[in-house]
Amino acid sequence: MTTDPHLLDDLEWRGLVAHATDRDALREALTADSVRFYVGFDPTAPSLHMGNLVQLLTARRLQQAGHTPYALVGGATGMIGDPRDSGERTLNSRDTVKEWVGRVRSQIEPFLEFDGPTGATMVDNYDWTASLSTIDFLRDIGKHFPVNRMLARDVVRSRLEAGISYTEFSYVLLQSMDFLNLHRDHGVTLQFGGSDQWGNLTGGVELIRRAEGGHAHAFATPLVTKADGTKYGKTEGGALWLDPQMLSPYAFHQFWLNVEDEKVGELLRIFTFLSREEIEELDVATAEQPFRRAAQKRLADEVTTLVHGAAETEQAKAAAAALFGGGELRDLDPGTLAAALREAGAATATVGTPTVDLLVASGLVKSKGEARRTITEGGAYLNNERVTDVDHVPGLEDLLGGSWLVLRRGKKNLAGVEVG
RNA sequence: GGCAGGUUGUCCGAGCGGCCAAUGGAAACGGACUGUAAAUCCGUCGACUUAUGUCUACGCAGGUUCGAAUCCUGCACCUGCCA
Repeated sequence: MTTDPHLLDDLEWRGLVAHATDRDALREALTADSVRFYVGFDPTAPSLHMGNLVQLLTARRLQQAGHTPYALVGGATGMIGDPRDSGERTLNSRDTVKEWVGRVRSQIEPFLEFDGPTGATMVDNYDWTASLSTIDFLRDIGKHFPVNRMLARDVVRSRLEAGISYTEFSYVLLQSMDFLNLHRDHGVTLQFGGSDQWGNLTGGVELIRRAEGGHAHAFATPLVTKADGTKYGKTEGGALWLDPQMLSPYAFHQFWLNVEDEKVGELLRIFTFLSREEIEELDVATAEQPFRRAAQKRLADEVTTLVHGAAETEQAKAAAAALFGGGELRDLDPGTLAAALREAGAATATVGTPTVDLLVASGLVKSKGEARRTITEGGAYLNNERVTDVDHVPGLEDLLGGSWLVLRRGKKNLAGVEVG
């Protein structure tokens, strides 16, 4: 088996290595032989999101470089939940976790190759924790974890004032045990994860050393943030989900298209498989002709294709071109328009419904009051024309292609309404 | 276990019997300017209605009062000090 000797250099160039255990040892391990590595995904939601995508793509990079992936879904850890600064989590029911495990699993699969000499293996930590007795757990695992060290961890320390349950406090033991088990049973010697997982990653490395004198590696990918340091997805209506039911490919594509100039280079490195040369050319393009947004366009196309496929990407682009194209909406082919609006999100209504209610029905605003306010502020558009009258009611002559209305709030929020 | 303080809108944080849907900041949203960017400036920012109206909200449940986020009682949770 040949492994790519430049893997770590490439990962570092892409900014994917925020922390790592002994880099020289890691480099040596990755060049010497095909390494079995693992990355875990906890089912804390019905879909994976942008943060998980970093891990999925990183796993793919490693596999392409000749290493063997173990993708872990946290059927057990998902029942517990890792501690976070915002406070104690609400436990999800067994059934919920079970369902989410299935969803997460099928979202992971397309990103890895399951056949061949470095074929991936899917594992679920519920398999080795479900039957574990408390006494065994405390003797075999717990004994290796000094509480004073656990208390020193940032997440734990930040929670000491507000309170943290024993359950969440113990999370690190479970994840560390996963690494130990995969190390013992499958010869896995590397784990990576998001930088918020750093404590859990090193916990596993240390457990392997303490429990059996083994040597393992770990590295953490950076937390992807906006230019101002805040989290992505935290804003407009939720996370950047990978599930097309939860976030349309159109909206997904739009997200990447709207990325700030400052960030686009960084995101191209993390989220695409473009070569160093291609990315550096795009960096130059952004610096010299920012208004063309060549980098953003390429980023949106690449990432949407990775997640949703080429066909969906084309549809998203066609929809955006139709709606943002600047051309007359009336000149559009009705079929194209209808497809674009369905892609952007469409509601149905009956003839004679006031614009205010249409805005609410389309989901562009949350209440009638807000709809009126938006109109008063000059932020509401019907078929690309500003609506100024709060009592406006669209007539038959406003229908495009016989049954469609294009509503817009502000510059970028579009929705279609099919009138019937 | 005892004593003291706290719990306000998405978040932080004022208010301490009527003038409070509740000061201020942040976030968010809209407009101007742009490149479907950032920054900046202006505006909006509980719901229903569009009237000088109604309802819901200041930890939870009661009470005092013409009237309470503001006072009283009980409960829950949090913080600090003492055991």
